Amino acid sequence: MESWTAAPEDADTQMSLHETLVARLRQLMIEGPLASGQRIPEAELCRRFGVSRTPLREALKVLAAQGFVLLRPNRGAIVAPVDPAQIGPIFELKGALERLIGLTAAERVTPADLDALAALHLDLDAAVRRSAIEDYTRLNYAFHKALARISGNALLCESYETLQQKIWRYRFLVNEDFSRVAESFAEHEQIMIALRARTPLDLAARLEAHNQRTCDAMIEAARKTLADSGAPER
Amino acid sequence: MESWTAAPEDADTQMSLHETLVARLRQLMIEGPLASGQRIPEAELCRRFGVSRTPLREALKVLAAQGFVLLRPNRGAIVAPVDPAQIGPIFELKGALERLIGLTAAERVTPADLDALAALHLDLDAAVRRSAIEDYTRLNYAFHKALARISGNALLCESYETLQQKIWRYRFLVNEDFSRVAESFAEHEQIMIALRARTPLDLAARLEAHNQRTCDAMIEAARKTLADSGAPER
DNA sequence: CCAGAAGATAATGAATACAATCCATGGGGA
DNA sequence: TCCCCATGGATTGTATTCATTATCTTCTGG
Repeated sequence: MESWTAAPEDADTQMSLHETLVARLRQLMIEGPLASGQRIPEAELCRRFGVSRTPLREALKVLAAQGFVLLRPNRGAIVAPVDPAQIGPIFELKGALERLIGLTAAERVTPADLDALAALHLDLDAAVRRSAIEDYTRLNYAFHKALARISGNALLCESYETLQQKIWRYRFLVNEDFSRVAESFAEHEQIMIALRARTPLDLAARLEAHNQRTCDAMIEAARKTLADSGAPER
Repeated sequence: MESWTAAPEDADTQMSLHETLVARLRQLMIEGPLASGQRIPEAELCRRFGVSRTPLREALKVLAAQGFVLLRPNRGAIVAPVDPAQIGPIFELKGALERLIGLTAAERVTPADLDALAALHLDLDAAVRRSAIEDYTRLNYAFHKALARISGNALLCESYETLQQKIWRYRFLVNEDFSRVAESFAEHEQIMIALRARTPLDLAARLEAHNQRTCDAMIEAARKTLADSGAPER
């Protein structure tokens, strides 16, 4: 709970105040403490972070531009509601990016990249064997982020990361889905093979399929979750 | 003309000051008055727009998040420099989106959509016959934007529009390229055919090819322009 | 004459103050 | 009793003020 006031890891670089606020607020929304649809009173956040309203509002504007908060004129900001109906469109777009990542990464990957990814892949394997879902999710995120980097397209990386962060907010819906983890790792094996073989079309297809299956699993999990609790959070 | 900056249907609604500033500043940077790399002194913009620094700074933060301006801590903001080396990556990403737009639009297009696009297509034809490059460019923008809408994926539309705006800042490099306009329109003919036929793969391929050719033309034009003027603007 | 440093000046970063808007509560009238 | 409207509190939007940083000028020493 005190993680509110503690900055994660930006001690060294001189970030302007509003920038750190952007990071911390986004973290709170992604990690959960700021629930979907919840109102965000400026005054309270100012007290929490010990800053004035000016940098806080600047941070909120940035987060609104990134789609994490909703600014309603004269009516304050709310955490952008997570709408299960948006899972499909988000993954649809991500699929297009995954394909491009596959096409380009297969051609531009270096041995060093392969080593780094292989290390992550091993960590993923260990997480699967330990049934450490939380670790797996985190490592999976890092794996795909690293893969995006290999594409060599900074803009693509940035867009991809933004999408991943959007999706991350829905992950609580599939937290308990153990079976998907094993399946997911099996797909990762194939992805690594395609990457080592440097076969663009194959890698792209596998990434797209991986994305599609993850999407299906998440939609199914959302359906179940929402079916259980008649009325979700308000 | 004003269809760029804001959704068409919220023209009258009360926009907060910072929101209008975002739109107007982006307009200035896209249209040209604010040149690439140029410093943006807050004071001057405040005088220009007749507002105080607070909403102006909020607008700059948003534009920085969108990649239109570069905020250097304690050193002011500059218009994000247009780097010819970025043309490739931008179009590469746009190609992925074009493909997705093609795949989905072909399946989800309605007769009404077709009528609206056909009207734009006719306008494009007229612009070609009049050799009205400026009109063609603008209509072309509207055409692809409308096509993106047909995909039914709001997130895709948004990402696509942001990319288009980034690219728009490079258009001065190809303003004088008449031949490409005729070629471009011919490609649009094929795009309309594929859309009417509702053939996803064909439409996607044609949109990707269209995108690739536009990219090549722009890179070539940039090469020429930069070769002519030894040292670009600073 | 040039290089480096110290101070002046102007710009940005942040905080506070003021104005406008919204929401809730309560009173008056039908 | 119920509905409408007015008024008060609270919250957001904007302007102004203070603090900090960078840049430019100028002066001094080599």
